[in-house]
Amino acid sequence: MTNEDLSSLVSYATGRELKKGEVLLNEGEVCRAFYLVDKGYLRTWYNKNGAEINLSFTFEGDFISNLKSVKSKRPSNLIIEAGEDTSVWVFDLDSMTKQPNPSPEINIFIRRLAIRILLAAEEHSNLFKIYTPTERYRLIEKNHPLLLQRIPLSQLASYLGVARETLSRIRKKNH
Amino acid sequence: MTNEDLSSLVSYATGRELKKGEVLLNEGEVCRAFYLVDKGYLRTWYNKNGAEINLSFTFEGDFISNLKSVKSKRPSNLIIEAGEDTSVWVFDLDSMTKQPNPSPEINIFIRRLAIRILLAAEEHSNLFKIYTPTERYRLIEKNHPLLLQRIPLSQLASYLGVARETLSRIRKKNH
DNA sequence: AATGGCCTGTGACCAAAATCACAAACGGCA
DNA sequence: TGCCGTTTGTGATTTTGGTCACAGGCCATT
Repeated sequence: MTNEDLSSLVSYATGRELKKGEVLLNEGEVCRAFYLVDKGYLRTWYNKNGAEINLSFTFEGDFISNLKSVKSKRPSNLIIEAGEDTSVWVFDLDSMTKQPNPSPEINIFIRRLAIRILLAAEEHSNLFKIYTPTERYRLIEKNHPLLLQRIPLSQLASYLGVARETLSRIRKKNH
Repeated sequence: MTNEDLSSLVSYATGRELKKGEVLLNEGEVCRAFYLVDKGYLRTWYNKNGAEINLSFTFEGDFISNLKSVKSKRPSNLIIEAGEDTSVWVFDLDSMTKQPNPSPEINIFIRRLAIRILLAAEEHSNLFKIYTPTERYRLIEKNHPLLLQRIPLSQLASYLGVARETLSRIRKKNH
């Protein structure tokens, strides 16, 4: 990707600062953007009868979006919010795709982002199909230790698909 | 998409007939194509210590591929095979992307396919994070009844992440 | 109609995790 | 330092789903 392409991409981004707990994409809203985390982290979760189920955590240097909502132009059933005080770059998809002369690089950029976000989702989903809760915890410990350092146990629990108490017991056995 | 674009796409496709159980993409092979199902269905699974775990079923008019393998150019750990006698169109990605003047439409086509395949994977993965086995069955019943009609219970079980016996009992309760 | 192979149903039992209830630890802040 | 709210640990009990073993059904082939 050339410098001109890069700087034209940056021109579609606007910075935004969020306090811990502040919501970036709300349930019921149509998602129209990619978010690039600059500092802090974003938490993506689903509201199941009042209980929060965490689907992903996005740290510095990584992207997140709700592609399903973007693509279908339908309201999001996920919430994306700041897990700490967080600053993000918001890439507006409408202005990127609707501009008069979209460079092929922009299409390729979007394609790569989409694949990147979705492959991450797929990787996490395989955890559930292949491994038991204890095995899932061990894998996170090995491959994504950052999660264990920065995410409260109570939030990690739903991410791993277990009760808070079960995760506490798994962790205890580890020493 | 114009007619020329469409017919140029078709020119990258070759037809192939498969007997039930015949393998289209094998474990260890690098995936280089999209497959479009014309008749029958394809079953995508991976081998966990000798046990088959089904990840997706692809019916008439839908596409499947192993994008992770395509993108990384690394051997597939999934197997794609015919669940019935099946005929497919094979879209060769190398020849599509490496041709001298790739039209932007081809990039967009690939982008849409990729997103479509991955959104389906994501949807299925969310089933596991959010719902219990019984809820998963009910959702399949509601949103993808075709699966229940055409897929043997023993194969559906691993797709839903439960033991064969458990699925049999869930199904019984439903009446 | 009989055979054999495969697929599905079902009971008994077991193990793992959920749930409930409460105690302990921690962290900011007056 | 002491207080309060949040987060984590832990025991007792219940639920759920897995595992094992086997019976019955279905279907194709002879």
